[in-house]
Amino acid sequence: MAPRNSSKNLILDKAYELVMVNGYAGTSIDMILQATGLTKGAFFYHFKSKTDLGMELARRYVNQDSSKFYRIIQAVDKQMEDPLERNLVFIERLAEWYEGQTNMPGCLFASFSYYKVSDETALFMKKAQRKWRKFYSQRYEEIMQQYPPRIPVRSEDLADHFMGTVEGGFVLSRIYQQPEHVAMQLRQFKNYVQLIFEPEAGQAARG
Amino acid sequence: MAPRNSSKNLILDKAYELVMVNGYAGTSIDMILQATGLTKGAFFYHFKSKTDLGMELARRYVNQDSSKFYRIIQAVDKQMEDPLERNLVFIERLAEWYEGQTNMPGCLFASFSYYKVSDETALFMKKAQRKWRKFYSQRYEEIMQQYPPRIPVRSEDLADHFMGTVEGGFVLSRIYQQPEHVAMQLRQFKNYVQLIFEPEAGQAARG
DNA sequence: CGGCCAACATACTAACTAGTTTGTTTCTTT
DNA sequence: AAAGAAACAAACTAGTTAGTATGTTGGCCG
Repeated sequence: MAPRNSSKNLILDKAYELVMVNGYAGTSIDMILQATGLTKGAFFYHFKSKTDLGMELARRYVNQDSSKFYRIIQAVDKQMEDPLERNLVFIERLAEWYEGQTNMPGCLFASFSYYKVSDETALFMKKAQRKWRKFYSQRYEEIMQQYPPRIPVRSEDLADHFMGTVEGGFVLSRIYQQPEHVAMQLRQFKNYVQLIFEPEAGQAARG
Repeated sequence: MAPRNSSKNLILDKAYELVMVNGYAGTSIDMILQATGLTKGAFFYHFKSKTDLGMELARRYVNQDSSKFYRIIQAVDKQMEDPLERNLVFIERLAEWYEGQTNMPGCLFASFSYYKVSDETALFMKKAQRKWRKFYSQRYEEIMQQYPPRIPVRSEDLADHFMGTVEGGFVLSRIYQQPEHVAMQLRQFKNYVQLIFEPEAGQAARG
């Protein structure tokens, strides 16, 4: 791994920012170099091609993005034991985190999914997504063992629906040009989880 | 409006297909011309610029895409009266429609949202999205008047969450490279609507 | 039948694209 | 101190990009 704030990481940082605004195809190498103050020689010393940059962006995104989510999860896990409460608080904390963000939210994978990336990158993304699904579905398995769901649901579908909700929130935020939609979408999903698992959910309103 | 199967519509058709695969920036005019068999003269006779093409693609997408959704809604509305049943069957029909599709699903607006489109196109998309939200939220207003929701929800948020779920389904489908995820996501949202509004929802499992 | 215009085709241009080649600096290692 | 390699800079290239300028065709209309 290159040392922190090396030229390579600088390129990756700026490239990521630019890609999140202009898309991968809409971001030229020259644009990245102008943003970093480097030249062609530096870029092609660290990356053998632009496709290679795309691949490394995806790789880094998995690490940094996962770590962000995991940090919230670990912080919540320390504070409470109950798997359902853990999940609900995690969703809430995540929503609050996105509310605190100023710049337009988005997902590199989603951006890449609307562009024809290399087969290698596409496969990498698919596998990473499957890994995330596995992680979250295990958490919902735990919940289901302790709390009988009101309706028949599969843990994998809940995991996918969680990630899909976040992705949908990103897209809505970008179309509406209002970042707060991610948090809104997350709270709808939180409602869904509560209605499925919480024993007392929605009982007050029904008298 | 240009007559059906005119050169202009042919360009729009092929351009749409290409953009859904390669993205807007990843789709050159030459690629479109090769797909249509036309030449530069034809393209710039009908479109004053590539940006203009983007704008017209967005315009046409609103019409064709809305009409697809509206057709399903109207068909369902003819068959039943109850607003909740209408909504649930609509979601199911939509899921079934996406299940019948072979090519990778996606949304032009989502694709554009991950690219820096012109201010005009961005504004147009925002307004169109707001219009859709208004339409769906009115439908949920109707439901709420007849069926007291189990939890406090706003009709606008439900409308957004519906569209967000579809958008999320598109992204997941593209990352997993499996079109069926759109239908899966839609059925999760259907569950959510049922749990909120259906009086008998989730009662069987609880005994 | 002559003119006119919509609907293209052909050939061009200037700028930009990813990528290469070669040269330079600085550090390390022996 | 010599040698090499890591980390770049500068200049170049071949292909592609959006866009233009000009030429051609067929059909309609008075």
